[in-house]
Formats: sequence, C-alpha cells, structure tokens
Amino acid sequence: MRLATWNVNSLKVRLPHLTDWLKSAQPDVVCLQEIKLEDAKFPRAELTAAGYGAVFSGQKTYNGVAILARTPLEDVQVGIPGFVHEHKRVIAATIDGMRVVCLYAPNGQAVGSDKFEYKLQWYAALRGWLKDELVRHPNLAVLGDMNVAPEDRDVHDPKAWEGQIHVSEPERAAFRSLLDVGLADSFRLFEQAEKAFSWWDYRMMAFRRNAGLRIDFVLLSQSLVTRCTSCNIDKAPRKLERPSDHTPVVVELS
DNA sequence: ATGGCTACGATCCGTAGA
Repeated sequence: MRLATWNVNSLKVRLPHLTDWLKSAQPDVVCLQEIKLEDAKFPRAELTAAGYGAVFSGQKTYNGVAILARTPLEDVQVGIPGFVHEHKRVIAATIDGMRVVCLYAPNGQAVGSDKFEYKLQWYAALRGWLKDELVRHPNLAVLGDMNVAPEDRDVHDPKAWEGQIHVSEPERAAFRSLLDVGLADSFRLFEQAEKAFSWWDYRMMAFRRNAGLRIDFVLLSQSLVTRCTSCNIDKAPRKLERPSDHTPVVVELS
C-alpha cells in the first residue's frame, strides 16, 4: 500500500500535475493540502476518471484539504473536535481499516505574532486529539504539511533560520509532542541523503540551490511502522513548469 | 539590500504563504 502527501498550492492550477503524478506514481491514498477551492468547485469528475474517490474540506482562496483513495473512504471527520475550524485544515477518513489524517498546519507568519500563537494552540489541540485517535485506531497514519522543520538537518541553512518561523523551539516542541503520543516520522526510519527537503521558496532560485526545508511528513503509529518499507520525497513534480512549491512525500506499507 | 515568486480576488495592488 502506497500513501502520499502533497501540498499542491491550488488544486485548480495543479490539477494537470496531480493527474499526471497519480498515473506515474500510482499511490493508493493521497492527502492534499492548500487546495484553495470551495467544495462546489472540487474536481471530483477528473479524479473519478483517474480512479480515485475523494473527501474534502475546502474554502475560497486559502487552506483546504482532501483525501484521495482508490478504495472507499469511510467515517469522514472534518476539523479537530472541540477546536473552532474556520480554517479548513483537517480531514480524516478510514480506508481499508487504516485511519488516515490529512493536515495543513498554520504557517505562523512570524515568531511572537498572533498567527504564531494560533499555530501553537492548533498544535496543542491536535496533539490531544491524535492521542485519543491512537487509542481508537492502532493503524493511524498522519500526513501533511506540518509547517515545522523539526531538526537542523531539515533546514538548508540552520544558522540563517535559527529562531525563525518554522524552526523556533516552541514550534519544534509542538512537533515533537506529536511523536511523544506515539507517532514516528517515517522519513527518519530509513537512511536518507543529506539535505533532503520537501519545500523550496519560489524566489531566489531556491530549488536550483536546494535551499529548502523539510516540512511535509508521513507520521505512523507503531503498528504501521512495522509495515513501513520506505519513505521518499519525489522531487520530479517540482521540476515541472508552474510547480507547487512543495513536493510529494511517499510511503510504502507492506 | 528583508527584496526576490506565486495564487487569489480584487483591480492594475494587497494579502498570504514559508
């Protein structure tokens, strides 16, 4: 079974990239972030033609998440229970007996800003919910754009980024709190090349310089860790014309 | 040199992203 996450930065613009990628990468489940469209404009027909069912929670202009799957998506939940979700950042569904959670974490803008505080509150609520989800669903996969680079090796220039948004200690502690409840960063279960990132700024030729961050993740519960045989970042879509600034992260489960 | 792209919805610039 192949699971993937991809922040597409507008599903409307990236739909051709996505359908091409589904054909070549052949994932069974795909979590999408920043689809940036209202539910009424979700391209259901195109994805059905590609062989995927979908559940989604969208809004105009900003945010929006979706889960695509080749098999039925059941027990769909939108948002974190008890947390006001005026931003569409969370959707979960059960697929083949596995609970799949798709996340788009708040950006946070700048350390100390109101948006930063919101990001930390969102993470605290998320941690509490995932702790309960792990009890209910031993087979739990949490995929998405977490907007945190958890360690210095996930940052192209740790000195330049020190203390900045995405790498500040409160954000890293928030990310680690997800691991503490019983999830593993699947990417680090395996030997990986140095300077492996999942996002590069559109500016400053950042992709060409590999000036990126690793902020997109597939987190797995212990029972799924034992089935995980690989985790890879697929840089190919970032080389296309008009790419998303993020690339897919792909996990194989036996 | 704090900008530099990109997407969006509103116009022909502002907001947001990371």
